[in-house]
Amino acid sequence: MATIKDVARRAQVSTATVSYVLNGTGTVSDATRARVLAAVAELGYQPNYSARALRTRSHTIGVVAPGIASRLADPATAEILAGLSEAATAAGYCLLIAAPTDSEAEGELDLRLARSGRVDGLILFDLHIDDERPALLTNAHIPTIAIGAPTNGVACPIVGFDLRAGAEQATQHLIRLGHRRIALLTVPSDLSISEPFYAGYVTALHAAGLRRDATLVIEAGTSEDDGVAAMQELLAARTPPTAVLAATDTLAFGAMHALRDSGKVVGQDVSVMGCDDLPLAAHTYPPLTTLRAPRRELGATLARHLIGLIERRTVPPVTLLPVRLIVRHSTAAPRAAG
Amino acid sequence: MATIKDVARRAQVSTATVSYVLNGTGTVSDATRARVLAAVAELGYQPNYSARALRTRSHTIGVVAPGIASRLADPATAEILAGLSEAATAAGYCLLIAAPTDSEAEGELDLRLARSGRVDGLILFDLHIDDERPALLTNAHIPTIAIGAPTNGVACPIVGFDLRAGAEQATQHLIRLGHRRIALLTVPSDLSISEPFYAGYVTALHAAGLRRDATLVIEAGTSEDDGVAAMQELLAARTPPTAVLAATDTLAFGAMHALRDSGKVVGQDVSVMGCDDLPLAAHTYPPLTTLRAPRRELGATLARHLIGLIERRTVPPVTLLPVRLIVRHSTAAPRAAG
DNA sequence: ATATTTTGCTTAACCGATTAACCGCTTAAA
DNA sequence: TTTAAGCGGTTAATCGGTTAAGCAAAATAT
Repeated sequence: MATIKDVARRAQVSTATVSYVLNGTGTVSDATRARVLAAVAELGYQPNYSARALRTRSHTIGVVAPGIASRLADPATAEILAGLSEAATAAGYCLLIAAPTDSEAEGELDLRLARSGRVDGLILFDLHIDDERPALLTNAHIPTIAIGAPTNGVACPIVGFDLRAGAEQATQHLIRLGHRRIALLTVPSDLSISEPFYAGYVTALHAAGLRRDATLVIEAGTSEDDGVAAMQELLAARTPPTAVLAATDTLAFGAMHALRDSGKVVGQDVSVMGCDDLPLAAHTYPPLTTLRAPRRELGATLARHLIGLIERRTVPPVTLLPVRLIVRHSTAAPRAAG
Repeated sequence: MATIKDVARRAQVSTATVSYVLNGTGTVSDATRARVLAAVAELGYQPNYSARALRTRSHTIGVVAPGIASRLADPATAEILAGLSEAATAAGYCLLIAAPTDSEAEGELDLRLARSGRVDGLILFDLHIDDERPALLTNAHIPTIAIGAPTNGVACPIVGFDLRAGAEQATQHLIRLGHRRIALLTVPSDLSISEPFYAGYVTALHAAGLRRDATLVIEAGTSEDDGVAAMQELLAARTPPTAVLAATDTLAFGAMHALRDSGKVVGQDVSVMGCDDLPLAAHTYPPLTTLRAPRRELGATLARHLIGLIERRTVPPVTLLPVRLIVRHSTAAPRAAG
């Protein structure tokens, strides 16, 4: 493989001049520049990445995600990665994916990748309440952006979806259809996105003069089975809800399953809403009314902000992307409208 | 950030000794080793990645996938990546994701990443018939593994699913249920996986003494809409099929949609099968009978083989992972049996 | 007792780029 | 006319590791 020395020799200049030409720095005459570029083309020269990174930066963005714990295998994550990868590449950065192992937890891996200079900054998925990673990394002066909701005093900038407004809009949609007993299926309360979703739900209820019924709010998990269990719990109550708002599409799929298994018709008997608009949401039976979260755009925004941080520009501490109501056929007026 | 020099100074040895201790090479006394390790711990020393990579290898595996063209956003891809990432990390490698742009096509980007030493080897997705990438990269002595089916004379090792056997098994399943008019929805014929799937279908038909009816074989695209269109075409025929085997779950979803839209009941009126077993396949209505492709395992195998190639071990030219029939409720005996 | 090998470590070259410092020459300013 | 500034390059230090070569002391073989 040709090195910068080979190019310099062929163009009859020093390696410094070659470097200046290739980086557009320094002052080089047109004639010399042409000779250098010709030599580069003739040799098919490609600057060595490691050598360059050793003196400058790695131009790499890190994502640490557990493969097994299904984070990486999640279709929603995939779309975020797609947006991230495109925006990063456009800015001259690449995306590095690493999986934590038994011997090296997520935070440690984050730290190692950054401190070894393998990445210039990190994107944090699955931000928890009291997550130690933002402070850990920010204290070590490692550029970091987290995906999630702004919980009190997170030590790094955050980009996420405006789930509060989204949940409010979704709840309003159900209220306008005539629903009064609207259940909420939330994700575990230690995930940062749990709180704003709940807040939006409550806001919409109050705005419509409805009171929150604690028995209608269920803290489910994140899997479809969790959605099934939560729905079964709701159905077992004396007065089951006429509508269910789930904090994720996956939970909504579970709820739909449970309803179908108990002989109810989703939409006609009980309305179900989700949040995410996964590709499959349009293809369930019936197609799911949900909130569309712009995941590609989230990825692109994450990339822009993180690169901004890396290149020492200021970035907003909190950026919330709007979600949009997508009405399909899993919601309808309650059967015995009353 | 502490460097190897700082560690050497603190442990009162040369940098070479520190390097030997950290890499387990050379001969170092226990006492010295202990001093070095203590210094490493006290300083929180982390070897610089770029410096190490400059002398050795990048220990990085590259994946070039277009974000927009949805490859990266595909849930099936996500699972392959998860397996890839885990196996790579376990072997001390990381995964680098880059997106081609308007100005740099996939093959060029592959080449640049490898020739600049940013990656040690590459995984090729979406292998086409007459794909130029395997030869391009292999001729440049770049370790490369492709995902797909073994087409004649591919220049690099291949790992994929045994779709031929899978399609045969799927077709047999439909035949055993009593179907005689079985349609096939294939992916575009320039994708390497198209041919073996077709071959398996034909083999099963012949083994059962059935003749292939060309009007029942439709070359669809890859999207769900393509599946819808293909199914509509089949339904418009004089004698529509009683069963449809789609080469991917996504096409099968489209077929199910088209059937529902035309008033048919999937399973009872027309059986539908897919291939992939996407997470959502279990959650459609009715749940889809399909072939389970072990995508995580594919990812892990890809990683192992590529790392083998990088570390100059021999790897098998073709590795096909078996797929497994998953019977759910989208297939049943034909209505008017016989 | 001497020769040979092994052990444990150091020295220094090297990987391939970037970049500060410098230098001779030309041109503009004082 | 003298001085300063600008141009177009070169030289060499540097980034932070790895590793071949070498060397003194200790262990083993003859």
